[in-house]
Amino acid sequence: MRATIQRQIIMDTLARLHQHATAEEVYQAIHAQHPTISKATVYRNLQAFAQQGDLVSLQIEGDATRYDHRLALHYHFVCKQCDAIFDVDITPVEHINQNVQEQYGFEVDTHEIVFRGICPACAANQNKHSNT
Amino acid sequence: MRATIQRQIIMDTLARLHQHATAEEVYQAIHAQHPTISKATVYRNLQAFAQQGDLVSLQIEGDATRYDHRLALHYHFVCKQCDAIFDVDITPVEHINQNVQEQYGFEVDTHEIVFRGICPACAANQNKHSNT
DNA sequence: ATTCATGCAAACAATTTGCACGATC
DNA sequence: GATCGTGCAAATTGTTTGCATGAAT
Repeated sequence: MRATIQRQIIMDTLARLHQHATAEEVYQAIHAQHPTISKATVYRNLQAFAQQGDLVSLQIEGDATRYDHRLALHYHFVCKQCDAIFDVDITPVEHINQNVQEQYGFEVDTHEIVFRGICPACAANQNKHSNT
Repeated sequence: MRATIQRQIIMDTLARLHQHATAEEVYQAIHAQHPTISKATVYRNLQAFAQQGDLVSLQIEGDATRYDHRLALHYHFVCKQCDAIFDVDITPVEHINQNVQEQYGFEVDTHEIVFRGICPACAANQNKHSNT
């Protein structure tokens, strides 16, 4: 993999952007500063980085693929109301990889966990509206 | 929600089909028997069912949304090689919902876990090919 | 010099939507 | 009979691809 300016910029931008950005968001942010960098390059490279493990791709919402530059094992929480995605840093339950491996014979490399529910902000809003 | 023949057929078909079918697959299966049922109806209703909790939607692979009619809490394993999706029935780790709730203040309803690795069939293949 | 990456625009795939008509309550 | 659901085709959205040119090794 060659070291191109584009790749550098893409990585920098994702890190600078709020986490869990979509390819489109990364492209827009880049485009503002570097109008010549194409969308195809952004898509291609985010994907390539993810494949190499330099980035993690997430398909948690219904919409677009999101990219996360935090490589350390962590989980995610998605608010059913506002669709916001939050990082969840609880103690990893790595032992379950082992469980699955033993029970099914799969070679388990990784696991991802997505929690769903209501975030504090939305919970507060609901209460406010239901007060009569 | 009204009881239409289409909805009945969609539910029946998903149950009959191998699990984790895409909307397109459900549509194709239905179309063979009932050519007048439209793709839009299949998409609309799978989505509606998922929203009501009569079905679970999965965004695990890069491609299309998949639907699962098994409502009991279970997890999934995706083979990195062949992209097949397997059900994983290990003891649910429900207590982690509690952990996240306490640590972050989220109201946690559910969690999903996706394991990734190599399935036995693909593992066997790799060994075969690397034997020299 | 060779090989790989980029930019552009066109192609694709999955999904959604507007609207007139038909079915369910 | 009023309302909600369906079918159709067209519109969107997210993403990928072919190809000629430019950049990195």
